[in-house]
Amino acid sequence: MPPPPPGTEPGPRTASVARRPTLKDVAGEAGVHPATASRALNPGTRHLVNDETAQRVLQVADTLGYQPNPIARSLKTARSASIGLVIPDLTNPLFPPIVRGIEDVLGGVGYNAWIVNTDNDPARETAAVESLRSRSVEGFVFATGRLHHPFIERLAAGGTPTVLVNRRLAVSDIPSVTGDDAGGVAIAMRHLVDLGHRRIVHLAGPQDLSTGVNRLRAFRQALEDHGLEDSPARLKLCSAWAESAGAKAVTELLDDGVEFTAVLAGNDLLALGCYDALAGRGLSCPGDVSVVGFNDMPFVDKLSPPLTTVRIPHYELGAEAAHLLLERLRAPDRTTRSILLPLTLVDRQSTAPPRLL
Amino acid sequence: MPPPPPGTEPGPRTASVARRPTLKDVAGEAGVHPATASRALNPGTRHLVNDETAQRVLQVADTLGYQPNPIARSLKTARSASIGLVIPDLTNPLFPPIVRGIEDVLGGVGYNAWIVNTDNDPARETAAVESLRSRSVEGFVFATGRLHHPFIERLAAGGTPTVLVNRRLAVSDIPSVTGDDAGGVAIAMRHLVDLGHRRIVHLAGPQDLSTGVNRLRAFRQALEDHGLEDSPARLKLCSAWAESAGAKAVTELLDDGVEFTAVLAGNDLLALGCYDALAGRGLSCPGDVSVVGFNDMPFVDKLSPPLTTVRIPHYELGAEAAHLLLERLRAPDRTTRSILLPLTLVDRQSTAPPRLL
DNA sequence: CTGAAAGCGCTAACAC
DNA sequence: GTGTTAGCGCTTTCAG
Repeated sequence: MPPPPPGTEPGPRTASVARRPTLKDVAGEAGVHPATASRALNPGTRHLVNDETAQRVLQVADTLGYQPNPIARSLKTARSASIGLVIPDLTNPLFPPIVRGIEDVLGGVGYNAWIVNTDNDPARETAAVESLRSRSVEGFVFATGRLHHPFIERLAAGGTPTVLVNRRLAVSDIPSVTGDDAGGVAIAMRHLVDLGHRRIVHLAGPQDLSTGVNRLRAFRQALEDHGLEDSPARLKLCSAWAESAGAKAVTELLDDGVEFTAVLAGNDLLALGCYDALAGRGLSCPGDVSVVGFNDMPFVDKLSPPLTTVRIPHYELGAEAAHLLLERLRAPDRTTRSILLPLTLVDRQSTAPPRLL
Repeated sequence: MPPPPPGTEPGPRTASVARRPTLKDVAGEAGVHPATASRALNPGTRHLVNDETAQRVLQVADTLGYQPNPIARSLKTARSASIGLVIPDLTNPLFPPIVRGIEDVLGGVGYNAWIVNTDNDPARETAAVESLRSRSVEGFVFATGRLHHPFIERLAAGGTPTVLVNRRLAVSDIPSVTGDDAGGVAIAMRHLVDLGHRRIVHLAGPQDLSTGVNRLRAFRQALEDHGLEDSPARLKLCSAWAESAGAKAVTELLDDGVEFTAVLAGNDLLALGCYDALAGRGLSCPGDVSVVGFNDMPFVDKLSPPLTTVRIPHYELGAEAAHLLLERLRAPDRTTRSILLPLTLVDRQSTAPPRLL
């Protein structure tokens, strides 16, 4: 049965008019004490009450359209069936699927997520978390992790159930769900090497983020594995995951006369900037240079050429993070663990002509 | 001063250890009654208390790091300084900027937004709204409006402060903030006509949404204004704002031998599908057909050719919606009004060769 | 101007 | 099994 239409209820049979029915109303109508009604309504305590009485209470609650008041419940229990979800920037297409994954899992067990946007501002982050804690959220999922992040470290150390998603901290005892960046870089590099590339450039992302350092480290490892020279000139550190940073890096490479036939971009936005810079110099892609990105953002299949990229299962990242947090809420003392999800190469240029070196 | 680091407070001088200080703690420390402390802490009632005492209370609250408990406050006042924000699909890049606009404005006056994703599912919507109402949100912003939407109509009619953003309802007494679709279509059509187009097709969006019908109506109006024939063949109704729907529509047009040199797509996703279908038939763009979209989604400037589109100021839409709702919360009886924000053409093909008809 | 007392709606000891 | 009581932390009458 759908909940009663808001604002237009004819009113329960009790005296009051348009007020939402309270537990006391239900109890009164069912002829029991509010405490009994509470026990009957609560699945966890229902066994404490006579089966018949319980049924009657449920029945009355249903006809009255009773909905427990979560505020009152929170005040009493200091729990809220909700968690905080801290996102650096919702307009980055990376994050909405993570949010969806988290919400879907939480929703399945009656939990909600408070979503907050920090805009990458630590002050906003601390303020938001403080505000959420005062609302008795039971735990947090952070998508804002930095390698060194004292605030989250303290929060977790203080016993607040905390899970990281997409990005990890350097201290590793906080559970996290991330993509297997090392594995992703490995398949991307193998792809490039298989195409014949020997001079591959890496546009590395911010080195205060686990994604940035892990992909860079894996890039170096891959160079070694494939017997390629690890030339400092073929590495560009980008200070932000932004198109402009990618464009700047590639422009500098070209200006410096660095020779390369392929680019492993730390993510798709850097790859986009790379496209821009190459086009700006009249270089064709993949004719002159092959580019591989990271994330498989929406619409990168519409670029010309379509961007080959390493797909990260963001929805699943979120779903797993939610599971991890729920598990932690149920069994706070279980040892923590982190989850690495496999990445896959989305090859959109497999029909491209072999590289001319 | 930053809030005390979570979980590691040395503890206030009162007996308790890691507990958050309560109003009673502050009152005790300041040597006043909790009620007085409450009055002093609350800007609205501060004038009721002696200036010195008030200062002392504020001082103590500060050193103790006191943060009022919003749950207790909500239980007492049935207010929450928060509103519900109902989004059909957060992964649609349209909506995150709206969310940001709303949050920025609300945050400025101490309000929060609960964001819920309905996934376009009415059942999820009613459930989410019910849940938010029970959390005492003070009002709602809906981005899920449909022309006929009994649920929202009842909610608003029942007195719940409600604002629509991006999409309106047919009943117009619910305040809304939307883009000026008619104006947007007019400039888009003028653009196409100025390029020399006479046979222009419209891919119309869902006709249960205000955006869909308004753009279609404006398209017809523009045909009339420019003295162009309003041929039913040059109109395609798409049942969803989706790439696939746009592709299907254009494919059908081509199959049916409909002659056209330009397409006004109801939004960018339909335009994307249009690109696909044209490419699939070996037609070049803008060589053979010009396309104009709607929204200026991220990265449509990266398509080839870059998509000319009507930009909707989504962030501002959100910001205005928040203002409207806040105004409504403050003065519930003021007459409602709706806001139309101007749209602008983002011409990315102005250098394109003139059309060969 | 301040204190006392009540109560928002619910749950958890503790009786019976 | 069920009722009684108390209280989560706050605001708001009502006295004084």
